[in-house]
Amino acid sequence: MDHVTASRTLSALAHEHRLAVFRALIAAGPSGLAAGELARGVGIGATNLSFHIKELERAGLVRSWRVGRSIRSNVEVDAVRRLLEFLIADCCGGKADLCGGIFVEVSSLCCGSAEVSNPEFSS
Amino acid sequence: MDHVTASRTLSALAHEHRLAVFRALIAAGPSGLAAGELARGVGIGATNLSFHIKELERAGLVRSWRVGRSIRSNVEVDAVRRLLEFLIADCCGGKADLCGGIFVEVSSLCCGSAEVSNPEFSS
DNA sequence: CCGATATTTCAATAATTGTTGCAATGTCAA
DNA sequence: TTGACATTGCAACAATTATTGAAATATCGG
Repeated sequence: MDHVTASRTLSALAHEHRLAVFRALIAAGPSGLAAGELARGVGIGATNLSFHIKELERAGLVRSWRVGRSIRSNVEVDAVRRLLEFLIADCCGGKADLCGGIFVEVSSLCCGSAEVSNPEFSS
Repeated sequence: MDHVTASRTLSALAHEHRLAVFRALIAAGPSGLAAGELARGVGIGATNLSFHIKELERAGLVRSWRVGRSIRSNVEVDAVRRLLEFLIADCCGGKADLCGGIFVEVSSLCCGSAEVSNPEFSS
């Protein structure tokens, strides 16, 4: 990840509503949440949520797909892993005597990015 | 960490120059870097750098102290750890069958926050 | 104390970002 | 096909954030 991408990705997260959306989606796991559920959960209007979801997608942090009348969204776990790796790269110049060990075990970050087909919503 | 603090902390990082400063400081480790070195490294003016360092301090990500004529700055490693923990809290609702394991081993993040007394610069 | 070096403060200006309501689009069930 | 529901696009407006130069503050060596 280059520094321009990283700062755009951080900008996407650096907003109270988008952060709330992101965390709700992280907690929801691969099956994600519908836009309506998110809007209600975060407490903002549908228009506003739509704008913020777009921002998260533009940053590559979130992916959306249609399920019936709803659009569900999901966290792109790989993008999060890359971001965290970039943030703390070369920590302490990589010197083992300053860094007590590998600081972040990001390779096994959260659950995989597996798609979930939810029969309850399938069209 | 609460969500307001987290989004402020992310805002501090979500800027190309501040991110460059942060990463340079992460790589520099506990002894940090002087403002002048940072300004030259990042390629911005002293005034501008001063502003951005203040932002990073305000967010609790960076700490500064005077050494002779210079002001050196350092990353507050604990703040970074808390931020990363907050970001991916409750991943997949904590369900082990979705999350392949503990996703981020943040407790041993980077080097400690040990102060470094550099005799070369001591007053 | 004086001149040189390092950094910060202030004030003005420029640029970006967030919010809202309304109309438009797409999907479903009857 | 129609009416209801879910989401998005647009446009206007409000608010925040970034950059710059010049002057001020603090430290050091002589």
